Amino acid sequence: MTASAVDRGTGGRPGRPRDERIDQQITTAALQVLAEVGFERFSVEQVAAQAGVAKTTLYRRFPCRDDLVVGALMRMNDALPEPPPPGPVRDRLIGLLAGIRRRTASSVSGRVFMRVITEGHSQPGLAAVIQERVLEPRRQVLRDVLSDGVAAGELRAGLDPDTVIPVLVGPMLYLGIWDAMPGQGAVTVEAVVDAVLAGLADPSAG
Amino acid sequence: MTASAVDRGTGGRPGRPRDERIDQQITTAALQVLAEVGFERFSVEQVAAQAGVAKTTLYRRFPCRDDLVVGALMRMNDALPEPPPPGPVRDRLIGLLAGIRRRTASSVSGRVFMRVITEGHSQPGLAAVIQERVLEPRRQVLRDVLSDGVAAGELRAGLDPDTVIPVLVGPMLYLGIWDAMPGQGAVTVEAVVDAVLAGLADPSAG
DNA sequence: GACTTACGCTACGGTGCCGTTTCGAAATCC
DNA sequence: GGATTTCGAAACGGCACCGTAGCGTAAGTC
Repeated sequence: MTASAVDRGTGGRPGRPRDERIDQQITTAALQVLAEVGFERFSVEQVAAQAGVAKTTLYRRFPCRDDLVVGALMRMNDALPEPPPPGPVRDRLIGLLAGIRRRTASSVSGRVFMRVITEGHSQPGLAAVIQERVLEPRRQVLRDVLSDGVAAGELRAGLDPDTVIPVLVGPMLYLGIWDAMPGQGAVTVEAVVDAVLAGLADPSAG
Repeated sequence: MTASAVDRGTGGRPGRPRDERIDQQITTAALQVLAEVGFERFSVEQVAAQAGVAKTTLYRRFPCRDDLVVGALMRMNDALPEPPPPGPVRDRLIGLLAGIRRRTASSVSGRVFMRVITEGHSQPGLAAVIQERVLEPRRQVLRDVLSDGVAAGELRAGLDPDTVIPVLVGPMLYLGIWDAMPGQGAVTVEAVVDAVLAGLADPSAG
């Protein structure tokens, strides 16, 4: 684990100490820029301008552009997943997926995530950071809801979470994509959850 | 509908006629570059180099960078969806979705599509082109398979295609995302289709 | 106070790209 | 053959960006 930012501790060093608020201004601005313009057009100068900070100050913490990107992603912990309150599995799933759907399109971390999906192939390390710090916590919450549902007898006993998670989260991504595009009448999260719960097969058939 | 390329017909004009093979070389190279580096880093010079064409020749057909992008997308019709052969709905869905899953990751148009999703928000017109020329034909094939399944009594009578399509295609996008990222054991298309057909709810529950 | 470091400002060399221009050679119609 | 257009090659001005350096000032430690 290489530290992205240049650590300088606070161990009684001589000289003027670094302003910690500036650290936060930089990473916050970097995430905003990342969400706005994406990886490729991400520029150090734009981050510095948006943070109201001189480029020199920025380069003292992050030696190069990529380190700034990684450092910003490492601090992307603002949107922690909220566990849904107890209740019927249907309600819990709708609440959880609606949150995912909403955040994917509107929140900074959601848009950054979408950027990483398609633009982050060149540097796989960034995708790994996103996966660890953003995706895995949410997957765990969903897994808990599913196992609770199985324990309550509301869901099939043999459910495989690794299969169910794509079935539930995938449609949210799909719908999120069309939000930004014209046309395509809105499909509600409720309709998706009900369709997945009930299944497509005709129950009266073989 | 404004023509992206500068039309110049073939109506007995004086002078040397344009080489039509060069038109194709340019658009092919443009799509490759689009798939490789994405929208933002898409550069006219790289397209010219990859096509083996002088920049002058390129600018004679497409007056500016954006026109070149649109013109390339307009000619993106190489990967037409193949309708699955008759058979059980399960097999037809698996064949269709497996094709989507494979092409999304490997084909040029699939990767271009993923680029448009996240980077194309700035120019909504590009997303519209993709939607019309790539997505809608595939949606129609899927709709046909679903209605055939309903007619054959294999699927529920009241299925709403607008709800079912996200439920089926969404997981393919989700799985395609993780292909490019490390870890995450493979989930098969068959498992997803079976899960969606059967539904998550415990059939013995109220 | 002496020293060290942080910060803002400005400027620089280098690079890559856009869109244009110029030049010479080739292809086609009259 | 003459006019016209196309193509390749090369170069240009302009712009945005990267990463670095110099300078003056602020904020700490000894």
